[in-house]
Formats: sequence, C-alpha cells, structure tokens
Amino acid sequence: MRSVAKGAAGRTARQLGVCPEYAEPAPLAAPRAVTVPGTAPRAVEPVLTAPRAARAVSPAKRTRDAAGVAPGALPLDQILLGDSIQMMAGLPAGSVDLVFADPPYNLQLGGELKRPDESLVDAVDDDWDRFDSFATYDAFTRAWLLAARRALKPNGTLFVIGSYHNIFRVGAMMQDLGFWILNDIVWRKANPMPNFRGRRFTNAHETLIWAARSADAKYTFNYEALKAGNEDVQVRSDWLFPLCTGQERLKDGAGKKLHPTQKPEALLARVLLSATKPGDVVLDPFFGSGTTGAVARRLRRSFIGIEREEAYAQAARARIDAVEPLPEDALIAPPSAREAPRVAFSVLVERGLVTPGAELTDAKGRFRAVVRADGTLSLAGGQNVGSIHRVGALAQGAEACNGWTFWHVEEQGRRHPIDVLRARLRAEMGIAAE
Amino acid sequence: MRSVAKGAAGRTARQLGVCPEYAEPAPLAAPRAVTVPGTAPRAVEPVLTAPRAARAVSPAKRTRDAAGVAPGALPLDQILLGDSIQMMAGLPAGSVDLVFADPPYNLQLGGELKRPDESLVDAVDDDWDRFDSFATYDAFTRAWLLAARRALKPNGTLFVIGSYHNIFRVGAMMQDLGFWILNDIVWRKANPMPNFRGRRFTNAHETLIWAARSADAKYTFNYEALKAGNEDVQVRSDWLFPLCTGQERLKDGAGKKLHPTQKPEALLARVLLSATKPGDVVLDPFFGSGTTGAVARRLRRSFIGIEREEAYAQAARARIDAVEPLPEDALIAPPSAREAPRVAFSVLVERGLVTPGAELTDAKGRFRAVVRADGTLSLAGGQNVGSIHRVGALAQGAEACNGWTFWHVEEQGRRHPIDVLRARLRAEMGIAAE
DNA sequence: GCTCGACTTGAATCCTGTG
DNA sequence: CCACAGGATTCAAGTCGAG
Repeated sequence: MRSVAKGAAGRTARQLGVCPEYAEPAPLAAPRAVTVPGTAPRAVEPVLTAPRAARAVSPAKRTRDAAGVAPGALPLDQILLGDSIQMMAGLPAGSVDLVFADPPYNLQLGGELKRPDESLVDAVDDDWDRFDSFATYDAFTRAWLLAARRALKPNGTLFVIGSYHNIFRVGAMMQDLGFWILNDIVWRKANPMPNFRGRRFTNAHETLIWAARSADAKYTFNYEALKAGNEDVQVRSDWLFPLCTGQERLKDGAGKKLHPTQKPEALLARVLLSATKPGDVVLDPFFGSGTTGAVARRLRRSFIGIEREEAYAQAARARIDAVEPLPEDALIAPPSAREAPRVAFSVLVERGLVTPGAELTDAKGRFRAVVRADGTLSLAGGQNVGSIHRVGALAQGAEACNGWTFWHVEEQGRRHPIDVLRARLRAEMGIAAE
Repeated sequence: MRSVAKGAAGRTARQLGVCPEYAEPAPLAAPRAVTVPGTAPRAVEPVLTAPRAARAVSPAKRTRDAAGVAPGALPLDQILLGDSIQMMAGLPAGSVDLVFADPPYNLQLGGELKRPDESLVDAVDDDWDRFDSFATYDAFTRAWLLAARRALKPNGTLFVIGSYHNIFRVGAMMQDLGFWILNDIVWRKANPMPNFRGRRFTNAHETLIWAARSADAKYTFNYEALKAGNEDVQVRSDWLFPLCTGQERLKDGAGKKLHPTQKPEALLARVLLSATKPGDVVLDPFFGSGTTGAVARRLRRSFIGIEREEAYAQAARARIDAVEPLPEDALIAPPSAREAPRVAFSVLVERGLVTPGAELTDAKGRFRAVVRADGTLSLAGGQNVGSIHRVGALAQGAEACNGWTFWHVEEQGRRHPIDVLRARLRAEMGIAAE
C-alpha cells in the first residue's frame, strides 16, 4: 500500500495560498470569496498523491507545463488534499469531462456534524437559525458549483447526489448558474434503514441530478450500450442498488466503518458508464473514501479527487491502488449507429453494391423506385427524383423518412433494407466505428 | 350530473376584485401582487360550485359567518373558480388539514417532438405553464406557498408534486418559508413515455415533497394502517403507480383527454390515506380535473378545490358528483397492530382488483371480513382491524396465518383465494414492481 | 366469449453537420 | 447567425376490431 505523498510535496515551502501552478485566474469562479464555516482556510497545502512511483509528479516539476490547458497539466489519478473550492480553482479551466459530487448536506459548523434533523432548537431562534444555515449552505453550494463549472469542459456534465435535506437547494442553484438539467435520477435503496420512530415513510432513496454545462452542450450519453445491457430497453430514471455494505465497505482499524456515507461502486459504475468514455477525466471534489476513483480506475477512466480529511485520502489511495483495471476489450463500446461514419448512398452505387437501374421497394412492396447513377432515386410512375430519404418521404406522403430502413432491395428472392448493404460496405472498408 | 353553480353565484354582481367574504386581509400573503403570465388576472369571479343542492351555499349568505375560523365558514366540497393565490387568501387562516398542490411545472419545451413513427407527441403547451424566467416562477411559487401556509392548520401538512423542471425550486422555497420537509417521495411510473431520441434516461418518475408547516408540528401520519396494508412492512418513499389512462382518464366531447396532466386516483388515495383522517379538509389550489376531490369524496374527506379554467371545474364537478363514498366502516382508523408475513395487499386495493368494502371469507365461509381502503381488513362482528394475515389469525384464534391463502373472494359465484388476485396483478404488471 | 395483433398514447426541457 | 438535409429514434398499457 502506498501512502499519501505528503512529504514529497514540500509541506513547509508554501504555507498558505494556492500552489503556484494552480494560481491561474479563474474567470467563472465566484467573484468574491465565500467564507463557509468548516471549509474556511486551514493551512491548505495542495498535496498531490501519486498512485504509483512511476506516475508520481511533484508540484515543483509540474510548474513547468502549467501555462496551458494541456491534459498533461492535470493531476490525473491523484488525490488533492485540501479544500474543494480552492483546489478546483487551481485546476485548468475546461479540463474535465465529468464532475461527480457528493457534497455534505450537513453544515459543518465548528467542525461538528450538525444534521438538519437534529436542529430542533428553540422555536424562537428557529427562523433565524434556519435563515443563517440555508444562506450559509447556499453560499457554499454556489461556490463549489461555480468552481466545478469552471473546471468542466464545455461539453462536460455534472452529477450531484443528495437527499431531501440539500438536493432542492443544490438543484435550484444549478439552474440559477446556467446548468441544464438532463435528468433527475433516483437511487432506490434495496436495503434502506427503516424509520425507527414510525413517523415518516421509510427514506428509501437518494436523488442524483445530471446536468450539462449549458442547454446546447453536446454531452456524452452512451445510450446504446446502456440499453443493450438492460434487456434492450432504455434505462429509466429510477435505479435500484443495495447500500454499500459487507466487504465493499471500508473499515478503520477498529473494524468500524471508515466513512459515514460511502457510496456503492455499482452506483458510480452506472454513472461513469453512462456519461463518460474510457480515458475521460472525472473530477470528484468530495472524494471521501474514493469510490469514484476506484470505479474510474477499474473502468479505465482518469480521476481527480479532492478531499480535506487526510485519513480518508490515505484510505482512498490504498483502496484505488488495489484496483485492477478491467481488460480494455471489456470496455469497448458496442457499435453505435449514431457514431458510425457516414456513408452516402452514392458510394454504394459507386462501389457496385447497388447497380444503377436497380429497383427498390418498401418492405411490403407497395412503393417502387429506381436507382440512378448519381445515387439519387426516381419514384416509379412519377417525376420525383431525390435522395433516398426525400423520395421515401414523398412516396408515403410523410414529412420525413429514413431511406436506409425504408427502401429494400431484393437479393436471392429475399428482401433486405438497403441498410444491410451499407453495413456490408462499412465492414469491407474496415470502418467499424471510427 | 350537476353543473358548476355559476349562475347561482351571481356572475354579474361583482365584475373584478375578490368576493367580499374572501376580502379579509391575508397577513402572510405576498406583500405585493405577483404578475404571472397565464395567471394574470382575468375577470376573476370566485364562483362557488355546489356538490348538491342541499350543500350549495351562496357567497352572499356566507358573508355572515366569515369572520372566524369556524369550519362552517369553509366552502367545503366545493370548487372555487378563480386564481389560486387570491382564492386561498380568501379562506380562513389555519383552516385546512392538508394541502395537495400540483402546480404548473414550467416545462420550458422547445419545438415539437415526434415519435420514431413520425407521430406527434401531444405536449403540454398551455398558457398556464409558461413563465418568463425562473425569477417569475419563483415569485409565483412563493406567493402560492405563502397562501397555502396561511390556510393550513398549525399541524397540517403539504404535498407538492413536480418534476425536475420545477421541484428543486419549489423545495428550496418551501424550506425558505419555514416548511419542514418530512419526506421526498418518488412516484415511479409503471408506464412512462419513453425518451424517443435516446438522448437521456427515460424520465420515469415524478417527485412529491411532503412537509409540515413547522418542525415541531404534530402532523397526521397513519403509520400503522399503512404498514398493515403493506405486508406489515413500512411504506417506502418510492411508490409505483401506472399513469392515469384508459377509463379513468377524463375525455372531452371529441374523445380527447380533457386535461393534459390528470393524476391517477391511486396516487391521491395513498396521499390522503397517509396524512389525513376521515372528515379532514383537503385543499387543492390547482384542482384541474378534480382527482383530489374525487378521491377525497370516496375516502370521506372534505375538499376545497381552486381552478381557473371553467371547463376543468365543470368536468371535475360532474366527476366528483358521480363518486360513491366508501362505507364508513371501511375507513375507521385501525388500532395499533403489528407483525405478520409478506407482499402488498394494499396494492390490490389501490389497483382495483379488490374493492374497499368487499367481503372476504375463508374457504368454507365460516369467517368474514371487510376490505378497507388502506388495504387492511376488519373482522366481521368485531373491532379487530389489521393486515390480511393478522386478521386471518385472529379469526381462527391462531398465532399466525397466511392471509393470501386463507382469505377468499367470490367472483361469479366461485370462491378464490386472494392469492389468485395477486397472481393476476403480478401477471398484469409483468412483476415490474421488483 | 375468447385470443391476437394493430393502433394509440402518455407533464418531454429528445440531433447534427454542412454550407 | 440561419437554413437545410441526412438520418436516427420508443415502452408499457390501453382500446378496438378481426377472426
């Protein structure tokens, strides 16, 4: 097991402030510092931890290539020890593909965990306390969301998980900051803790919000792979997973659970398989026990973790180092029709897979069209000439039509969609999927 | 069928403004008028609609006892035609036990959406769901929440349903206004609309927030009854129900759906059975097609509905008048009961495979019990109420009993174990319930 | 009266590259 | 910036008519 590379980072060299190569301006960050109890500056030392000796890069050496946004500047597969907001501000802007955030829903006031449920204080003070708490929590939320937004690539997406104590505030703030919600997702706990007092419904789920950086972002969503792994039906917004228990749950020396809210790896796996590609960079600003890192490594994604508590970071480091990445061929995406290179129908004609003058029909043989040498079709019994799609639409009187699946060709007495010919050509050309 | 009592209310007598007895100051209401597109003042006439002639109370007569908070001042089992916020401000403060609110979701839809077969999706494009900005929506939300808060009894609770488009804003605003969230609840849709373009997860759920007026409220939660109707297991925060379709869905004259977002009665039944007692007053400020009213009447709760669209109010009135309240003895709150085996009899009731009030017998017809709306049984000739298993055991004087095989229902002169109904439901649902 | 299959429909923030 | 065109994309319930 490897320890967090604290000493190597040169602890005494810079006492406060941000590590030099992280000191670049953060244009989209909060305009003024937001002071949050519990996240207020301790002596923040951005200590880079290395997954293995060969990858260990000391901060001093890395200052050399800190100017640009080059991927090399990223502390990949490392755990940054320090405050989430400050550490994110030190990352190059627009550099990560996905942020997964499991923020605290408790307001860490004075280092003491204070649950909303326990804040049953004097009714007279209640209103003020509530206002103060919510305002503080909102400021904290705004600050880390802005820092995450800055770190994200334009087409990157963000997952946040929370419960009813905080998720509404987080979701509203996300909308206010311009994030574009793609889904809210429900993690249904197969084995939730019962409600002991019998005063409420069993709190049996948590909520994830998945959002793009903006409404027009071209985000990653591995739709076809997810569907294929789900009995060929779309994956829904409600996911069923057990809690993290048993062997998977990290324990401390005394056999007690190391972290109070360790998430199950299955949940993170679904997240990463949904919204990232192998090699993508995943940032987790509230790294905790490092589930995100462990799953990222297993699925051959890169990660950047940020964690304030050294004990958690140490345990996460050891945990991740023990993970064996899956074989690469276990992670190859199944061919996606959407991402396949385009092949024009004219190419099929040029390459001889369809002969000019050949007759195409629809599946039932009701409509007929003739293939022309330039790759257009002419509808039988009319003057209409155009693309396979246009002519298919015209034939049916429809507004649109996918000519590849509409038009069929007859081979050896059997009728195939011309999409079959296209697939054949793609195979010949060895262009499986770019 | 009875029509909305528009004429009786004296339409021409007051052209604009608020009905006199509703003009009392609303101390907690929004300090200034909130102008919302689509909810902007039309000629608002608070027309009281009466469920039956004997109950019809004209506004003019009711001014006499409008000063206090006496229950008699409430327009019980009526539909108020007008703006939600204004109408709520006219109700006596601290007068209702439960608010169920299904506010506009602010969907922000863009262009039209087509299914893969080129058919057009019938989107929610109504005026009432259009807001200029989040700020406008927030102001609207704040105003109606404050009005609802004012109308609630100190120990009353509030349910709000929404989607990711609006629920985070609503939830945060609720917290800001002092509501105390008890649960967030997920309505898992058994048959959601798919994501046709394969760009997101199937949006397969909606969220309800259940909140008390304050953290120290002594709210109603029928824990024992819910548990007894749920195989003696606590009801979780994720509920599975189908969409409102088929016969239950109200149609207009042309056979098209009357209301774009009619909620299933099963969902409302669970809400009312969870958080109200028979005779309680339920306020629904966005009444729509009147599902809340129909279920309230069936379960012998009183309702107050507020609806701006006269066509909806008319249809709701007729719908509710056609509802036959359940026998009172099917609704008495059961004594505390605990312990017994598995699976959910209440689902059979909610889904209509067993009718509340129906009589169950054992195989030989020696013992009889009556089905209650919450999925519990009451033993004939006794005070014993509990789960199918518990009551079956009590009937025989046995320690335990499998209610599924013990209790029988008569269909077409033949007696089946209720397990047959469960099997039928499972077949219908494809065991999608997990 | 039954089964089978075709058809309809539901609170939806639902495409992308080229010119 | 817009316009245009290629072409990729759906699940569970319900109704209804045919046989």
